[in-house]
Amino acid sequence: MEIITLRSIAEKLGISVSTVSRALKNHPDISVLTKNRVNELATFLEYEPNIYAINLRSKNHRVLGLVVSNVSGYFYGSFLSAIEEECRKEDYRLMILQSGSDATVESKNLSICRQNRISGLFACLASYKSSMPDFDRVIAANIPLVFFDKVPDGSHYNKVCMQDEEASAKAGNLIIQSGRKNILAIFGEEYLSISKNRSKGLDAVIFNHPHAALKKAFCSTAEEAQRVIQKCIKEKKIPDAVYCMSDEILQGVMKALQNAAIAIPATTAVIALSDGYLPKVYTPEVTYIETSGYKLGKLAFIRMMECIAGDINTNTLFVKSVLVKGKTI
Amino acid sequence: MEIITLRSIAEKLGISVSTVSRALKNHPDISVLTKNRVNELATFLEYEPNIYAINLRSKNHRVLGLVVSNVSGYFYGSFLSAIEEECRKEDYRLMILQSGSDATVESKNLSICRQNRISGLFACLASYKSSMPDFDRVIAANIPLVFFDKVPDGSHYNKVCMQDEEASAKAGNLIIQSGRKNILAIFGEEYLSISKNRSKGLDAVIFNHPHAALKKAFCSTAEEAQRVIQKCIKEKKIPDAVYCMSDEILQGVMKALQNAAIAIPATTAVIALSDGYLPKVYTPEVTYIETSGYKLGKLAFIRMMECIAGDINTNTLFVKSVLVKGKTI
DNA sequence: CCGTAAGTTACAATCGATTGCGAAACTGTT
DNA sequence: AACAGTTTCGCAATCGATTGTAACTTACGG
Repeated sequence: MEIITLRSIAEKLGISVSTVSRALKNHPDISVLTKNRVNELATFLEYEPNIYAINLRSKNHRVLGLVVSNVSGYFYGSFLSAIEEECRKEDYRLMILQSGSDATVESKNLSICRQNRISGLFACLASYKSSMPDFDRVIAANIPLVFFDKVPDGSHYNKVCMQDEEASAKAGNLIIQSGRKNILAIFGEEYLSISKNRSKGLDAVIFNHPHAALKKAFCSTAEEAQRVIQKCIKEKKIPDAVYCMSDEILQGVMKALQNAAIAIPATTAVIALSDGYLPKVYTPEVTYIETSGYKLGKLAFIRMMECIAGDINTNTLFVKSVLVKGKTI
Repeated sequence: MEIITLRSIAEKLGISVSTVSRALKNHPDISVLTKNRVNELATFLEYEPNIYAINLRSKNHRVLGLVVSNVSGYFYGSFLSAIEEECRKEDYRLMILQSGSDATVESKNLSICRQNRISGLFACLASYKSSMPDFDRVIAANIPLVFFDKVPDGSHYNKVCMQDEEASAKAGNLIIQSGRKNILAIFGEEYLSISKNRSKGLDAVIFNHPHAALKKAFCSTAEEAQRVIQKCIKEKKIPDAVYCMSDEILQGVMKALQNAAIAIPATTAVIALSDGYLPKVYTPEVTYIETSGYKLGKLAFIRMMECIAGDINTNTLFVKSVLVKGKTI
């Protein structure tokens, strides 16, 4: 099929390309008669402007980038969902680049972002191996950069995060209020600042209640978490409350508890930090502190618009967490 | 920061733009000396070619589109994952457009695809309201189109699908072999061809075993599926086997069964068609027929490459399904 | 000393949309 | 009829990379 361009329309009508362009943009210089003729033909031929030609001229390409390890999870999925909604409203395109927790791929993805001259970038560190110079290069190219969820240290970056300490503290308070005393808390990998923060928030609460004992474990997979619980059961040191930092950990914990037919919450209470999908899958439904990817996305987008509008400061914004009551505590 | 272009490099070196271009492309016309000077400066200045300028000339933009309702689920996530891997290998970009099951948004997304002159499109119907003329317009624009998962009827489209009938039949056979006789099968929305096919596959098996009774229900949400089971329980007509066409349905079914403390599989067996994440969450782990989004993605990509290479036929390809044994039957 | 060939590099057009500026064409007034 | 003023439209340049072709330089043989 012939590709329709301004020129092909102009030739068919026997007028110049510039007249066609102005007619389509409803420019006052063009007579109503000409405008009608142009618009009719353009509609008939299903003219679509060549976006590459437009972008070549204009500089502001209205494309935002999203660099993330994997969007297939529920948390990133809902973050993505929020960003998408806003992009549609504000007429931005979104370019999603997954790095699969591979720092090399991440680096290449950042290069693609620069090549595409994107208007802004949302990013989440792929791993502790992530190369900050690559991100700095994005900033040097005048591309606003907003980190979310897994964010780097340092105050010279824009970040949007969950109120990790506060969320963990909420969970801790709930456990204390329920009268539980032998608490097991399972976190993700220890080096992650998210693990540190969540751990800190829990510490702060338990510290004020010396009659409660807190044991900690750090796991990177559901299986590890499962083994931690299995070990407790074997040693007959079953905690009366388990705190799970993430969905993955929750999955391992529930598997172990349910396999051992431990009554929830009668024997052991369970509380998690989660975006909300997995807790509702279980019976009984798990009580959780909501870490909403959706809200985080909305916040990140707002910050991005500020940056694009010219705000050159860097700061860190937080999303508050909400307790969602289930039946496991 | 100044944006580096071929011209700015050329001016700095006092040579022409075309020489710089050829030097960077290692063209034999350019002397080694010049090549070295150009390459050094380009590297130093971190030159990145303007992709819009390249695409404006070249026609083949090496961008593939993915139009889907939502990538946040596990199935589409793993489909996406497969496509992404291949894109990276073959040096294609991927443009993901989510329509959130909204036909209007889907239509707009297809328009964006045409505007961006993508090299090919993977699509999955958003709903029964999906506008086929919009898709036909993509085809008319010479853009190869490969449908997956939720595909339209008709032989004039390229499609990659699960072997739905066969997968369902496998599940049916397993139920029969286990000696269960009161079977409840819950499918998705009735108008979907995927529901029809899966239903057909099950019928074929049960038909050969007249001593087994098959009841069917069609649900569009987990809650509906849950209510179906609850109603059975209320009426004391608890099936001894439940077939679940999808993860959503499985979720509702499990919630109802576990809430009522019905022994699985002692009283009621459960079998599902799933990509595999959710079945493993439950205790006991659910037996399922694997409908791998990952494999589907790989197959779709292969077909896409054929189309881009010039194959103008349309056909339907299938991915075989695999039984993954859990403990619910 | 000039012509030829090989080796280098520059010019200019191209892709498609946009836009400042200038040039027609037309209206109306004296 | 002449001129000012207005409406309508076209020319040409621009964005950045690519590439066919022309042009230039150098070396060397006759």
